[in-house]
Amino acid sequence: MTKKKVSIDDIAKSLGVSKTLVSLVINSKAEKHGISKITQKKVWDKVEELNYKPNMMARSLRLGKSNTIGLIVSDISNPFYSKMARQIEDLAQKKGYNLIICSTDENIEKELTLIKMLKGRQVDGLIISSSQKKSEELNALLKDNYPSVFIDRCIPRLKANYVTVDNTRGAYEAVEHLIQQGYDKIAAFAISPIHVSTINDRIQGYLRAVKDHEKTYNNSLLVEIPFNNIKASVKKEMKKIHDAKESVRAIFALNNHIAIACLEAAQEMKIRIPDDIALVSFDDIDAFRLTSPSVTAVMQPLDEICDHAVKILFHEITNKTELEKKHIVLQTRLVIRRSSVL
Amino acid sequence: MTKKKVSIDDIAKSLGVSKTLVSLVINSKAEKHGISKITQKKVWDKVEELNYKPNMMARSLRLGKSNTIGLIVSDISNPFYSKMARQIEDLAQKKGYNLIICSTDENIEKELTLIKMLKGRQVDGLIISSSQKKSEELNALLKDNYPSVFIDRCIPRLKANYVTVDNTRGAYEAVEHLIQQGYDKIAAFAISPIHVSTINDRIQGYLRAVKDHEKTYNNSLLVEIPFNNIKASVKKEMKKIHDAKESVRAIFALNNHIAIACLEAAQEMKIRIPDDIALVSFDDIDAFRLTSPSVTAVMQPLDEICDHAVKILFHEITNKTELEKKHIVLQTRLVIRRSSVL
DNA sequence: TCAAAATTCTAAATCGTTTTAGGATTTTAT
DNA sequence: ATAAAATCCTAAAACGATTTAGAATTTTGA
Repeated sequence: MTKKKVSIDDIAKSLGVSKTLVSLVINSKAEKHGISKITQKKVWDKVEELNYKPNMMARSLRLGKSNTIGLIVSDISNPFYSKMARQIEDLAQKKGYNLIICSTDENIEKELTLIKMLKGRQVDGLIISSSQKKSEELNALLKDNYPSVFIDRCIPRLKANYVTVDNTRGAYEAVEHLIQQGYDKIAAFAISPIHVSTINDRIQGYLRAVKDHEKTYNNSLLVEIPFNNIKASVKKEMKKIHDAKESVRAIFALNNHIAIACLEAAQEMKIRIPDDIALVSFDDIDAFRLTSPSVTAVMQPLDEICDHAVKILFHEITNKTELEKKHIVLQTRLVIRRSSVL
Repeated sequence: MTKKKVSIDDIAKSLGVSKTLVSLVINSKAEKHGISKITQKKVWDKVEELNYKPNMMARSLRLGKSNTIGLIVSDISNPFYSKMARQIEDLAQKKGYNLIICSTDENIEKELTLIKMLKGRQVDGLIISSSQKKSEELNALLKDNYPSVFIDRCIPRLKANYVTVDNTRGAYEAVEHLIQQGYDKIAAFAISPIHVSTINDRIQGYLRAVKDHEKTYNNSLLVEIPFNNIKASVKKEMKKIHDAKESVRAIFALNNHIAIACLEAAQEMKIRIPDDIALVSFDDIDAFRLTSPSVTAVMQPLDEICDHAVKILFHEITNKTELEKKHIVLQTRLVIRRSSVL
């Protein structure tokens, strides 16, 4: 910046009044303090003239709040999280808050570093989709009752606010749908790390559905796809299934990345979905509407998730006393896009 | 927060030294100022013990820089921009910067308000995909040589740093591709507001390609789809084309939203792409790989765009003197996904 | 032995706000 | 006329860091 910024002092000096006066006027506390209308106008005119904009850093320092909230997710370019970010952005905006967005790449250490960094930046609250396995470090970082809401995923033994969906039930319904379509052996493609609560719960849902309906199950039906090599692994697994000419004719993809990889692999190997192999995905994303035939998916109520998360967060931010932790569990909805035919 | 935060003063007091000393140690300026190793260790130990983290607001105020950059786009949930955001986030992270992301919804006023807000927050620089029609307000806002880079779109008569792609040529190649496939009458679906430079340039490219190859053209071939009613409008236009049984058998969608709407409409109306109507899109997004048959699209070199933008921005941030404005124009690449058949 | 040099540390100003605790001055009431 | 009340305004501290300019002490050198 070449030009010197104009401060409250400049306004005060050039008007021959105190900065207290200027501050009061600017913050609409003039009436309360009996500042005359005439002086008020003078201040506003000068503010206009010099194009004064308060320095939010200084204000934040003084007030001890930054009007910023931090959003930590595994990858902001994942449509599930970018949609979420947008929703949260809008809600925060309404309250005069801005969003600092950070991606962790599922890296536990990076996540912890980011939380520390955001705390150092004095963000007023945190919304986190965490990849942690244990709760120790998080507990240590948040023990000072730092306003925070955990979203999407649960961490074992972490006492915190949560907004999640009923992953077990969502998965159950998805698998049940396949069963009702007549599929018997259903493969589940989980993404590693499977310690993540969402994935684990979905696996439970899958297992329960298979068991309840007395469908065959063996270990080879549940495969774990490594996070860093999704595409190749999925292709390999699909090929296995396709070549085996076994009765496995349906795949339950445990998140959108896996489902996308399935679609790609199918395309490359000329496997027709759902004619050759049926596919149901957890997480609904725009692309699944567009693929033809489009993909049936478990939809998470994104707007509701964000509403709750933001509401809880702001409640904590405003009431600085220790509040009881909340855990909101929302229901998913199975979006059936095409009745799969055997 | 229940607990009082620990400040540099707490460290100093509990150690019986000055805060200058503590500050110097913490900022690795101890050697330069001849602080003894013993004292340094004492400071670090106490920092550890009290779990001291510097208050970045205070530091920023003093230093006059926030280590934050603002990213303004029309909608962060648009995959084009969320991918971009992720890329910029990573590059910024490496330099110790964080990202505040804001969506404008193509709203001119909102964009200006956001810029003011971000300046008030003392962000060190701005990366903007702007929706402005005129340059006046932007010029006023940035006249103090505020570090900024305009990305994706150009604003008439705005003297600023730009990183864009050659939209005209990209569009030309896309349309040429359709022509080479044997299509004669090619419709172009533009999204309003068409004053946006990207859209306008793409229209020029379309027109030139049609003209160069002496294909028929009339006004009805270029249709403007209103931003706030994409889906219905696209459906209507596609129906027109389909019903008319005219020779219009190809659509050039001028951005990803339009292309997505085309796919949806086609699906609903059982129009086969590309057998009934061929489709080429500007902007390549993941979904286009997955649709079957997948969609040919003009790909923008996202990584390169971000690299340049961030590089230019940091150059401006570090060299506070008035620098010559740069305009980087990158080339697009036509990703041919399936040879359209007549 | 004593001034100069080296070593190790610190007081205070500063960044730009908000807020507390009152200080002047004028008006009102008796 | 004067105390009380009302009106309008301000000085200074505080938020938590960095940095300038120099102070206090010890060491060195002749």
